Amino acid sequence: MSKVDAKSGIGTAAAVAGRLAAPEHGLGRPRDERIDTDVVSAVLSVLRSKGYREVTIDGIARKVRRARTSLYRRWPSKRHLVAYAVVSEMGDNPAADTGSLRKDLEAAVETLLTAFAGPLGRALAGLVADMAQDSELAEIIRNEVLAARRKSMRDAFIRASARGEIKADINTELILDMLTGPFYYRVLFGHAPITRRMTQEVVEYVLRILAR
Amino acid sequence: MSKVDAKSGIGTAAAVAGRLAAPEHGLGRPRDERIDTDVVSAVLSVLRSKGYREVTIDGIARKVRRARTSLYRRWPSKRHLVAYAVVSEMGDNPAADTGSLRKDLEAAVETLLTAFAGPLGRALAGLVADMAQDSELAEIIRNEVLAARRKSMRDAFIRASARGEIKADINTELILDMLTGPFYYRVLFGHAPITRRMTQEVVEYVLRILAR
DNA sequence: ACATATACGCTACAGTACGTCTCGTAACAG
DNA sequence: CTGTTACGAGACGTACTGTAGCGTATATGT
Repeated sequence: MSKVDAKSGIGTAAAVAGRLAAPEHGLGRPRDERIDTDVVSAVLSVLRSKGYREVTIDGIARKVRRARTSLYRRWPSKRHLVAYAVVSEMGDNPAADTGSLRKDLEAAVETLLTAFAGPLGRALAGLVADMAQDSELAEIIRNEVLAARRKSMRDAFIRASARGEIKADINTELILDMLTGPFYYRVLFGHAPITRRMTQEVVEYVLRILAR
Repeated sequence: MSKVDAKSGIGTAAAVAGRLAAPEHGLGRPRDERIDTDVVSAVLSVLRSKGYREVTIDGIARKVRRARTSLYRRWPSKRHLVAYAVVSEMGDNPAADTGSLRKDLEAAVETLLTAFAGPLGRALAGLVADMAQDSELAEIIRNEVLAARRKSMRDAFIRASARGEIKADINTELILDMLTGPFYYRVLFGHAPITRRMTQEVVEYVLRILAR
């Protein structure tokens, strides 16, 4: 399987989520950008309505009335295509800084509530399965989707710590997992719903752990 | 350990993990039990070494030198076969009752540590993907794998509550998710390792939440 | 012994999706 | 006009799925 981008110095935009690079300048016929955008929104639409497994290269190509080969020119496989679509929509998330740890965390965690209500909610299980199969893809998702979210919460802890609000000697990474793990756990296994009340309670519980 | 038998009171044996029923009494040639056990251990072996996606009905049949049709006589699909294999191995877990909430929880959580080091660790992602696709399968996994684990922890909370050790007014289900969610989260996304130290810290943090 | 009933192995089949390849044609730069 | 690349269309080989039919093997019941 081909790598991501021949010249990914440090994650260039083209390298993100495994999209194949188009040649640098216009030499020869340029790529039709509408194909990219149409495909991505078709993927998101199918993800939202029917779920990961219903996304097929063939089906998407028919839906946007393009040749299958045009998709393979851009993404080496279905995994990469879906990853690209998801990353495109998730992008970055607002790193709230309200001065209150509680509010910062609540804001961060609520982005999970809304994200899981969208295409990502239905895509996640399939995506996770492909991540287990393709370490390159796993790296992309961790870096492009998870890392930004984790960083904004980590920063909130650092600010609170600087204000002297919380205990020292805390395993921040583990706290992050306890804060957000329950959401992933529930959305993937479906044993309990994800509610706004849940976001508040999780934050409340985490604050108790951190209280000095 | 295996809840596979022909005589489980509620929910017929056939329903458990989706194995197809053999006719009740020996009328005609009996099924060769070795096929069942060989197949299950072959599935677990492949899960452990190569992961979920490498498990195929065809491949397993070749590996145990049996006809594919013999597998289809027992399990309607790969999903059901894998679910059956996993449930057979996971079975029930020891519901510790040491008199100490901390020890009970540590014991319960450590079963996750070991479980995720085995075939389930590599199977989980694929299993989750199929659960998203097949609600019947999802029900089986939730009931046969998750429910028992959750119950034993829930019981530990109830005992501690009766001893007056912990706060009232606690959302037990959410606490369960905060206790175990981080393990699922890490094993599925691979952003951090699962260690014994982690099990102790998670329990420690949960106890802080519950402290009165 | 014989009939009945089921399991087994084998082969064939239709279906789906994947990813690769090759063409002729279209669109741009110099 | 030439070179270069993208597009659309189709064929191809591979892999696995799940179903069906058939002859053979192995049990039970009388």
